Amino acid sequence: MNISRASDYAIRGLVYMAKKPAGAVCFVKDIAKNTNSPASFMSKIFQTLAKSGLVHSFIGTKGGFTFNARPEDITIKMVVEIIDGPIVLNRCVVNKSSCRNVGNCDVHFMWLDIQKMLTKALSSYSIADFAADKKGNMLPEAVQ
Amino acid sequence: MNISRASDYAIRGLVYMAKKPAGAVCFVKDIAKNTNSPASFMSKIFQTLAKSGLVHSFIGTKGGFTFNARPEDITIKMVVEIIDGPIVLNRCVVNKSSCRNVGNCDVHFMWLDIQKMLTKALSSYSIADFAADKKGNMLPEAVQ
DNA sequence: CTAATTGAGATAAAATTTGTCTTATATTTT
DNA sequence: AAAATATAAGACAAATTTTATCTCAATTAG
Repeated sequence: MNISRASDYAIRGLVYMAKKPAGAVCFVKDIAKNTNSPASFMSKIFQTLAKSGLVHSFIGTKGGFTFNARPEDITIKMVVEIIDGPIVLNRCVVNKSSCRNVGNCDVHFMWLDIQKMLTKALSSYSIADFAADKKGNMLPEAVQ
Repeated sequence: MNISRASDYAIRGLVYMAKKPAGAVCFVKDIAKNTNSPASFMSKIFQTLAKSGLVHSFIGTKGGFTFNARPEDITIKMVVEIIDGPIVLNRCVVNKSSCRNVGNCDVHFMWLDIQKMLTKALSSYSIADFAADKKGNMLPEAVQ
């Protein structure tokens, strides 16, 4: 009943990126250092984010990552589901055949309801919401 | 981002018990059979429930388990936390020292908020809610 | 005493999470 | 054009958690 380290790193990494000027190319090494996460792990996480289309990757010297979507359009739910997979509170919610209780037991509907509430909450936050102090970091020396 | 099989089994097991007449002694074997769960696993789960004080165990022939609390007082949150441990959506929510962002980043408060919402929802359902068809099963032959 | 049942805990398989290391690729510099 | 460099990509692996199983001890009813 928690998000993974990987999702947490992904969110923090994207927030770090969102604090940079729009279009800035970010290196995994920097992202990892500034989010206190293992660089090689963060590298893999950003590969997944790139595959999903959320960010764009550039290979080679001076390569790195840029946003492929606006931070305000990237919800926490999107990030968590890209990294951890679909949010499914209980097996029976997603797979009706695995829930013998559909139709004669309320457990199914409880999990469905709570899951809806949870995903709605996760959808109500965007990466941009946590980069609000962006202006404060936009001083030339902070932009680098 | 899900409950464990063990928590699901525990809830279904307790609901099964709640459909029996109050005070009935239930065998793990029956509980497991009627919830489609591995008996030995269910046995361990009920040991944990007994240790928590939610149910009472009787050893020996004709032993088994009875409720130690009213089904309407046993919330889903209680069961999940007994089996899976405390609900903590993200590491930084529980352990302030592991969250470098407390005070200067909203991620901490997002997880705190969503966690509150989730635990509140889980607390709003009780085992009794899912044993509502109890009366329908109270026919003498169903009571056994 | 015997059979039935739980308690406790050792053991283990499977899956998932968390991470590292090597390789491939593109870019810059020479 | 070649070499050096910085990076992504992906194979590999360690650690942890989940999901069990199995054995043996304890207890009690008949």
